[in-house]
Amino acid sequence: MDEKEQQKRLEKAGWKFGTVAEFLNLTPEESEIVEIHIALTIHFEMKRNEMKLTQVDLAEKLGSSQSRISKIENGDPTVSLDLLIENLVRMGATRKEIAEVIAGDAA
Amino acid sequence: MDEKEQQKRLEKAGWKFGTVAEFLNLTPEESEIVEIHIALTIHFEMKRNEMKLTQVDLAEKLGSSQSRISKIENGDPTVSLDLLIENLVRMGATRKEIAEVIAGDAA
DNA sequence: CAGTTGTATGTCAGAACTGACATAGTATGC
DNA sequence: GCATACTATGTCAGTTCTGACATACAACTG
Repeated sequence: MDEKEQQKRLEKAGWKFGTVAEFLNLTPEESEIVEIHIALTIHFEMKRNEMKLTQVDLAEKLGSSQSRISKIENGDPTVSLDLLIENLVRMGATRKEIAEVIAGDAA
Repeated sequence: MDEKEQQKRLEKAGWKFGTVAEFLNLTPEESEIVEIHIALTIHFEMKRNEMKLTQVDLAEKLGSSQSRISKIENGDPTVSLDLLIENLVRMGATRKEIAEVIAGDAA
C-alpha cells in the first residue's frame, strides 16, 4: 500500500492531513500530536512490510492480536502513543530511528 | 535540581540507570523504552524550570494537577508516554525537540 | 517556632487502552 | 463460482491511566 492510500484511510478514520495546520479546527498542539501519531503509524506499517510479516504473524510476535495491528496501521483512535512506540521498539526500532520518525525526516 | 539528584530519585522509583543494558534483568527493548521515558522526564522538568513555573502553575496551564506533575517528574510508573509527550507539546516543544530528546542528544 | 511556599506520596472514581474474539471485506488463484 | 489468505471493523471485559483530593514532607522567612 502506498502513502496516498494510507492517507485516504487515515482521513476516513478522522485524522486531518497534509497541511494539517490549515484545518483550523485543530490547535497547533493538537496538530503536532496528530502528526507524530501519523508518522509513527506510517513507519509501523513500513517496518512490518520490510519484515515480510502478515498482521497475524506480527501480532503473534508482539503478543497482540491481528485486529489491533490493523487498528494501529489505520489510525484507530483507541491506539495510544505508548502502544505505537513500544511495539516499534519490539520490532527492532532504535531510539534514533523513532526520533527520526517523530522529527519528520524518516528515511 | 541537577541531573545526578534526578537520577537518584528515579532509581528510587524503580528505574534502572546509566549503563542501563548492564542491568540484565531488562531486555534491550525494555531498556530502550525506559531510556526514552527517562529522557522525556528529565526534559520535562528542565522545560518547566525554564518557564519559571511551579508545579501548581504548570498543572493549571495544562489542565492537570500538581500531584500528576510531580509524578511525571519523578518517573512514577502510572505516567504514560502519551502523557509525557502530549504535555511536552502543550509546553511548546516541537516535533524536532521531542525527537532530539528521544534520540538522546538533547541540548 | 508558626506560617508560607513548593514538592512528594497515597488513594480513588471515571475514563481510556488493550488483547481477544467474532465477523465482514478484499483480493487472488483454482 | 468457491476456497484461501490477508486485512478491516465492531464489541467487550479486564487492565491501566488520569485528574482530583488529601495529606505529608522540605526549605525558607519572619
